[in-house]
Amino acid sequence: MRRDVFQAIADPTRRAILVLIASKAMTPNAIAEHFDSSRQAVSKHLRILSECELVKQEQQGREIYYQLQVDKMKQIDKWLDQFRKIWEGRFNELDNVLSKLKKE
Amino acid sequence: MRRDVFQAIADPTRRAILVLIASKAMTPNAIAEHFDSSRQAVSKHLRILSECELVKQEQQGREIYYQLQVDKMKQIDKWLDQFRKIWEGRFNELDNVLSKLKKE
DNA sequence: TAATTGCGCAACCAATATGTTGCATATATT
DNA sequence: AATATATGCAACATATTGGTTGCGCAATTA
Repeated sequence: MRRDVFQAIADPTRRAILVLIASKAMTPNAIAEHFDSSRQAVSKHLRILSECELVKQEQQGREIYYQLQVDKMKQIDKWLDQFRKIWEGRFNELDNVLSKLKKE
Repeated sequence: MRRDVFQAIADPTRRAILVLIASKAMTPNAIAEHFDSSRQAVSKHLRILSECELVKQEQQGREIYYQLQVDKMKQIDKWLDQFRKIWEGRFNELDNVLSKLKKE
């Protein structure tokens, strides 16, 4: 299974989950209440988010709280950086970033 | 077919194409040479990128040059912004962004 | 201790994605 | 005009996805 951050945020439900738990940690049941999907479907999404370290779990009794783990999000930010330089018109820096591709 | 920017950048080949044509416009054949995939496979990726306006085409004789269209990339950047505020520790601004979710 | 609750996991299913092959069309070359 | 080249498009095969149902386990409650 493909499991990287880009693939993780491709799904709209997963993006919504990330936004939802950004403010506070939530259990799968609580999260599922915000969507049309079943708990199991949400649980699957959480597993994927967990596997690419966008969320972390914390067991509390029989409940498991899922919490946003923001750090891996920087990976997307970093990838975006090269394009950000284009739309900001900072072409000099772009040249550095893409220097490997400039051999023609 | 699902066609939004997030889904477009989920595929590693498509991300590579975007980086590749960032420095200069290229034809499908030229792009395909950089990958293991066939020209047709690349062509399909280009169509998807085209449909979410991440690339634009320019016909030149019988060749079609594909060029990066960076603007839609800002959509990702904007989505990322709410999380950027978290990792930058700017929680006040986060509160504004996520204010709808703070009713509990 | 028995029933209930919260959860993950495996099996299965339908829809979708990605890739291939073959073909049609338009332009360029001979 | 005939051939070669660049490309898109449709049909098809296979893998992956997102979802469901059913089960088992651990913790809570009665």
